[in-house]
Amino acid sequence: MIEELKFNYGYLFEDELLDEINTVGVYREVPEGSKLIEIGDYIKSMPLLISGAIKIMREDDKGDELILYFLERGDTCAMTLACCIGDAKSEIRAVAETDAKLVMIPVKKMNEWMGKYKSWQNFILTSYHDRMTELLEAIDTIAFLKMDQRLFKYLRDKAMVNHDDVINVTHQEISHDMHTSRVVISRLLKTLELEGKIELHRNHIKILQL
Amino acid sequence: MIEELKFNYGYLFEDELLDEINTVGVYREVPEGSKLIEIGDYIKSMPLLISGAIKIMREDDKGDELILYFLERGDTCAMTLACCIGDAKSEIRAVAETDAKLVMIPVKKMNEWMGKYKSWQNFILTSYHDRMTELLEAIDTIAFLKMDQRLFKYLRDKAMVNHDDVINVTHQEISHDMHTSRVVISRLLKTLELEGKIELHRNHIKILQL
DNA sequence: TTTTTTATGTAACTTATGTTACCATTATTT
DNA sequence: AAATAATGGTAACATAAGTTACATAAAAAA
Repeated sequence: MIEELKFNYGYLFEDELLDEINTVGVYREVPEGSKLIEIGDYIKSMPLLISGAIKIMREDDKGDELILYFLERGDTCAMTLACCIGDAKSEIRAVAETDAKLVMIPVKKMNEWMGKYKSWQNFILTSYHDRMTELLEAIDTIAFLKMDQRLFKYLRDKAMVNHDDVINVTHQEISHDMHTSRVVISRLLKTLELEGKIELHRNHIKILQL
Repeated sequence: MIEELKFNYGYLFEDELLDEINTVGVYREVPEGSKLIEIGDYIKSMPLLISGAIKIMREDDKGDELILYFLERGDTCAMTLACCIGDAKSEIRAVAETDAKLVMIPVKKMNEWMGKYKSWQNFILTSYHDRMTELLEAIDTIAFLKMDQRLFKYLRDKAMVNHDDVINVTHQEISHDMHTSRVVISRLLKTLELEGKIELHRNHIKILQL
């Protein structure tokens, strides 16, 4: 594990901290689609993402869902941090967007390192900042963009984290992520296709303008 | 200042830290409506709210605005934290919702205390968590609620932070905060009045169901 | 192969929200 | 007092998005 850790976090953490992570961290590989965190879960460890991407979703009491953002290599889940510290329940759901590798850090160590390693403290605070920025971007998207623009942004973001201009997804799945209906998505996708921005196929979409 | 500090933060911080805050913090009183932080500002100090309320707004490149949440006594602005640490520009605007008293902490001390006082470290992390939760609530509001429900929530929240069931605001101001048009707000307000939830008057609205 | 399920396309309609226009009332300025 | 600006009410219409219904095609299952 130490090699992959160094590759992804070496520029952030000193060797001593990397060693500690290597010792206490639990390495995990998860397949695409697996649920990492569910709303209401108590979080006992914090994930560091080594490879792959994670989709972060919000859900209200009525079961309405909405994608917030994607996490990528080198990211961590700030909500998890918050939950660890506050001993609170998760407010979000985390699903593996692709096959992913991660290292789970126990809460206990997380707190210990806050005092011990300046670089860790910095990492945690920076993570908070990054996730906060992403939440604000999510707000911009739903508050200021029309559905067709949101849709195109969704497709591009998805292509980005998958490192592929062809995304494997059905209209139904998109509508679920974007909290709207399948018919609306089909309609808008068709318009985007006519505008020459995408190519529609069964079960996959090719993004032409990245 | 030390008395007000103790009253609001005494349960959080040890005496030694309170003394430090009292020494290096700059006490400020700001009138209702004054702008504390503008989008794009570099932040050099962090505000601790002693009394009053602060309205946090988001704005996109086209000048579209949207209220995110209110801060109250005992709160601090997590975006500020993030900006201080990352040396980044503010992503939000902060406007005094009421007359307010605050203590400004220089960035330098903020960082120093992170290592020195466990209670401060905890406060910062908890603040992040709280603000994150509020951002998520803001997302729920705009993503999952219809305009009439959003409006009523806005009115109630506003009544809450002002500690008054009569709020002094014009339809135009509401539409601005909620990123919609005045006509839409007038229409929905009239409906809420017919439903017996509010009472409309020129320049103020009385909330009947708090 | 035949049947069933899943994915997509599209029309027709409803509803929520946004826009324009105009009027009446109240407050402010001249 | 007269003129002007700010505020709020409301009609009429435009548009975006949500809903229902149904058809077709591809994939999966029987």
